[in-house]
Amino acid sequence: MPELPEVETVRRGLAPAMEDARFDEVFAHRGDLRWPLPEDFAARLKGQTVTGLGRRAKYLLADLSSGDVLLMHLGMSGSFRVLRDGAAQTPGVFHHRRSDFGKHDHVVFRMSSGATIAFNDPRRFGCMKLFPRRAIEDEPLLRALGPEPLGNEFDAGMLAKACAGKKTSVKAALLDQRIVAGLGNIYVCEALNRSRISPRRSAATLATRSGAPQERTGPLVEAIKAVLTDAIEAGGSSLRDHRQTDGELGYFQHRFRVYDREGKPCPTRGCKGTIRRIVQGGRSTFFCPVCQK
DNA sequence: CCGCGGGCCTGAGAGC
DNA sequence: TGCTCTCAGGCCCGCG
Repeated sequence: MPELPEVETVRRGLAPAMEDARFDEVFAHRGDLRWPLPEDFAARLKGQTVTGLGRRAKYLLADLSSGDVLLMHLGMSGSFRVLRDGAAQTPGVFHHRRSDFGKHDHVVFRMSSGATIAFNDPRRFGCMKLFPRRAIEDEPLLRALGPEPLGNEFDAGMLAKACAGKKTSVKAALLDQRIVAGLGNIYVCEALNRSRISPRRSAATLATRSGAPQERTGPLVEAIKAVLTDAIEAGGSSLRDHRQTDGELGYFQHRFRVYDREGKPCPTRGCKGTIRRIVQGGRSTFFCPVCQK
């Protein structure tokens, strides 16, 4: 499910419930996520205060008073729900009953802020991990990530350099988290349509300049930043699983130009093309063969 | 080193 | 009220 805008939406929803709050109770109903939760997962969290909740690419990172970092990833189908006091149980003393939660609520935090936070993930491609803050540079899940697409480091020159000599398609290059970290299938398709670049073009041809330097990576970078910013503002895209932490749907799916719109007209001004679906690297790509070159 | 396909899981929806 | 097949927002790993 979640690409950068959805994860950022989740972060913003979790922050008021988690930041400066303590883990009073931690329930690991199922530990067999993408990687098994450590045996001492609950013990290492309990009593710790969250000093900050950040995001790196599609990872949520909670800094703890113990010096540990709690890393959380939503995989394809993960979501977090924040329940305020009394929403799921008798007000006052908290009695944790498994029946208060759904089948796929694998991890539940009871915070000193009065919030109960449930991590739900039907497919269990998500994960949680604890490691010491001082070892963050060595964390294998984070080590190879490219720049944040909304950061200053991600610009036309940087992208051109990263694409130079790449034999793969632009589509695959943008999905490669080592080149830029946070895009997924939806927003790559959307950004390519916005910048009128064909997903089938080889990445190397983006770097090759026929005129001004970064003639193509410039508009592409701008399109990526714009679509991510717009999607965050809309609370992300709700297709199947994504919800904001209060249960509300995101609504960026209503503004898709190409994603899951095969056969519909291309929205590019003056373009009479029809959106096509092709498969690249085993995944659907939606684009307009008329205006995307 | 690089690029590709398989695999990890469950559930929704289409088609029969 | 079924059953079977395809597909899904991610990403690690092993292969050639």
